[in-house]
Amino acid sequence: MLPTFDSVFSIDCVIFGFEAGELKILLIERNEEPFKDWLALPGYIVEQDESIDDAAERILYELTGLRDLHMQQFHTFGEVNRHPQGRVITVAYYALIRINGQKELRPVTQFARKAFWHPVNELPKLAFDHSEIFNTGFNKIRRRLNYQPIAFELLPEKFTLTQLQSLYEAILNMKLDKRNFRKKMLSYGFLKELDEKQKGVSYRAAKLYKFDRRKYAKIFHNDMNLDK
Amino acid sequence: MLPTFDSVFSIDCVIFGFEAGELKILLIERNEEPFKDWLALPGYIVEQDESIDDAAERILYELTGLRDLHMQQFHTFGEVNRHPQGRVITVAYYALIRINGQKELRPVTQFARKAFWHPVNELPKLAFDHSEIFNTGFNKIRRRLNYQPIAFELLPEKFTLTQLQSLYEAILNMKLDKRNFRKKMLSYGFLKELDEKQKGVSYRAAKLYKFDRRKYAKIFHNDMNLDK
DNA sequence: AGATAGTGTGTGAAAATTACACCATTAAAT
DNA sequence: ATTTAATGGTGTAATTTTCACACACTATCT
Repeated sequence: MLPTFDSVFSIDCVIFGFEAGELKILLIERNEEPFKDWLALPGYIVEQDESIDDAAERILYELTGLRDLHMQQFHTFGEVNRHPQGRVITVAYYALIRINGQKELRPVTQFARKAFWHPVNELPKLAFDHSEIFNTGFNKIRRRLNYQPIAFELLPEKFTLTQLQSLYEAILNMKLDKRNFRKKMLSYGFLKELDEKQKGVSYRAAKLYKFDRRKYAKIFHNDMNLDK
Repeated sequence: MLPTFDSVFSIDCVIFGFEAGELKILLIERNEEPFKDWLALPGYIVEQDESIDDAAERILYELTGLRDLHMQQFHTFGEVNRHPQGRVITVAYYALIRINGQKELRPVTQFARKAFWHPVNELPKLAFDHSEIFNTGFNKIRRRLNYQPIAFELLPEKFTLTQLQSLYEAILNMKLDKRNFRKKMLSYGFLKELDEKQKGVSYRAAKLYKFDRRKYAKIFHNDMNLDK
């Protein structure tokens, strides 16, 4: 039979959102020791009878009220002393989501006092090794931006090219040339130009586009998940 | 306090080597149930007081006698029923090594009957979900080949450009153009041409080259480990 | 009518990628 | 000494991709 240890698995989630031209992540305020009152990534312990992928979804839901994100594992942290109370190995996941003013963030367990969006710049110190986890995750999506349809999960269904560009700039942390960016994006052929325009802006309204997931998959003929 | 579960962590290793123009991986023959007598990736259980990175090194050593490889985590497998006797979550690592006829592979535990190199083509069915683990790892290094100095860990210290090319071809599973390949490799500037030539071949001896790790790091100005 | 703020567009230079074929050198066999 | 077998080593032109760069247009607000 298998030996038994007092080892614990957990999941930690780095959830990216994009709002007001800024890239943000989801943090919770902890309501339990250790690190009570600290800010942390949403994370909790994996149950016996659920896969880690399932656990990631459940835990995120319980801590933030968010459901049905497409979560992707990116690294496992297994230093001996990363948790002050015992051995905890954690599998880190990221997900990307459109921040939607409507959707309220409300933890369904007492473990988190609240959940909220925080800009990725000027992040405060986080509980445990969560700052390191965040950095690792941020590097990961930065790299994947080039070969995974990451950006479109962060934008509303209909978006302008300028919004898309400013998202790229936020993730890559660099300015891009407008003409070259548009040329390249459009040349891929997976953006569908709509007959609609932006509304409610006090300047010339921009055309709206949609991401065509099927064309993307055909073009890159991967299953959009090739990197596992 | 932390809850206690009968959960077990393990490590599984996909160790690549290159010999006689063929890419190979290291397998063991299991000497214990479950899957007794099956072929499997080297893998075993993580102890309480060691980090997963340390565990990976230790376990590989115990099962194969190999030491001091540079092991890199690539994915964690956490399906509920991946192990028939209980819940086992496994963190998979890969490493690359020069196969060296001299170095004998000898397990230092009874758990593995023997360890040996097997070509990555025509792999037999492996124990547990190890076939899936292998595939995931192979895809990973295939992708990383372009931005990590993976190839040079598989070759002897001094190598010819033809050897380097045939390694690329083995990993990418495609033919490459000789002139373009050489031009490109040399243009990077991290290959150092030696004054030596190949010996003992019955045809024109090729120049030998060395990989210059420092120049590589300077050129790509990453710490060679950016992908974590 | 003018100010404001962001939209939308093209061209040329430079760099990188691709396709492609033949002679040179060596050791072994005759 | 000659031949053979096997691999080493090299250049050029066409194409594609990347990069740098600036101005006129449109809608709204005052």
